[in-house]
Amino acid sequence: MSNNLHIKKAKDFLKKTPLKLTNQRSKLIEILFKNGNCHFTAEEVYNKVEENGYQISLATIYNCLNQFTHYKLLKSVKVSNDKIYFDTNIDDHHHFYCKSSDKITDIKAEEIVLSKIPKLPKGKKLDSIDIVLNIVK
Amino acid sequence: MSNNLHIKKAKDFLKKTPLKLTNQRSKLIEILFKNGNCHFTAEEVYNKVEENGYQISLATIYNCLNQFTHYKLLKSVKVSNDKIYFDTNIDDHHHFYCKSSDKITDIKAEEIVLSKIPKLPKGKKLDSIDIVLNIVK
DNA sequence: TCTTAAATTAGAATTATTCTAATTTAGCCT
DNA sequence: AGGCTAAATTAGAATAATTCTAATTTAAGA
Repeated sequence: MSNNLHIKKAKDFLKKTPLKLTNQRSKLIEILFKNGNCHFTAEEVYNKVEENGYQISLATIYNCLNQFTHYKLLKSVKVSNDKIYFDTNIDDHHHFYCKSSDKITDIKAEEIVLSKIPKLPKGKKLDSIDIVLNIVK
Repeated sequence: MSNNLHIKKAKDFLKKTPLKLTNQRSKLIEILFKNGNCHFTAEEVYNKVEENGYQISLATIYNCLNQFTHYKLLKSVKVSNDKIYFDTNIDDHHHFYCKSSDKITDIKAEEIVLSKIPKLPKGKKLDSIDIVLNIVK
């Protein structure tokens, strides 16, 4: 599996952060980046871990997903009320969210053009812009 | 308090839904709409309820906020933290979210112009667009 | 006024996530 | 290569936000 380019890239990325490349993190990266861009909840990652016969505790999964997000190997996406999704696509992009199916899909950055944005409150700077197009059947 | 126009409007709005205008809902509307547009978590509403010497259970507050949202008397706002905010401004608009202070502020609809959006997945229709400008100190 | 479906409630349950404190390990330093 | 140490992992408890349950109360239409 680790001949997969996304996985290789993610592991190389991790080596440039202060995080140690532990066995668990290595396995998590393989699961997360196996199929290109994807959106996962912590629980879904945990299930995949079990499916693969690995043993990684849920606490570690949360820790790692949060650290990966902090070091920008993942993005976190909030669309529905209850859970956080982690997104393996870290390019600037946006999302469709279909409430009917509870599914997220990527929208490439260039497919949305913001031709006007408001001036920011004084003393604040822009960190990022999240755009969600809520769709229904 | 119920001479306040926002409150009056909200109560009239509620009367057009199948929801009964109970004492608790009436008090909640007074609290929510007293100061014009505002963003509340359920817990914050609960605190205001207590401050005012009313007795409304947290379960009722959650029920009502969710029903109000369902009937579009409120909007729910998702930003990248763990709670749900309820927004008394139901006009089309967007939000600043400041992670440093965990505060939400409104952006009027006309202050953001989307000059291009992607074509929707087939069979789906657009429900709404959420835009959050994440700002930091 | 009576009736009844809807609303309210306290408290338990659930869900998502984080914390704690004991154990293990990656990877730098000889 | 082997030892050292801070970082990582873990099970399980704790927390936080929210929903559920089932008994009681109430709004408002007939």
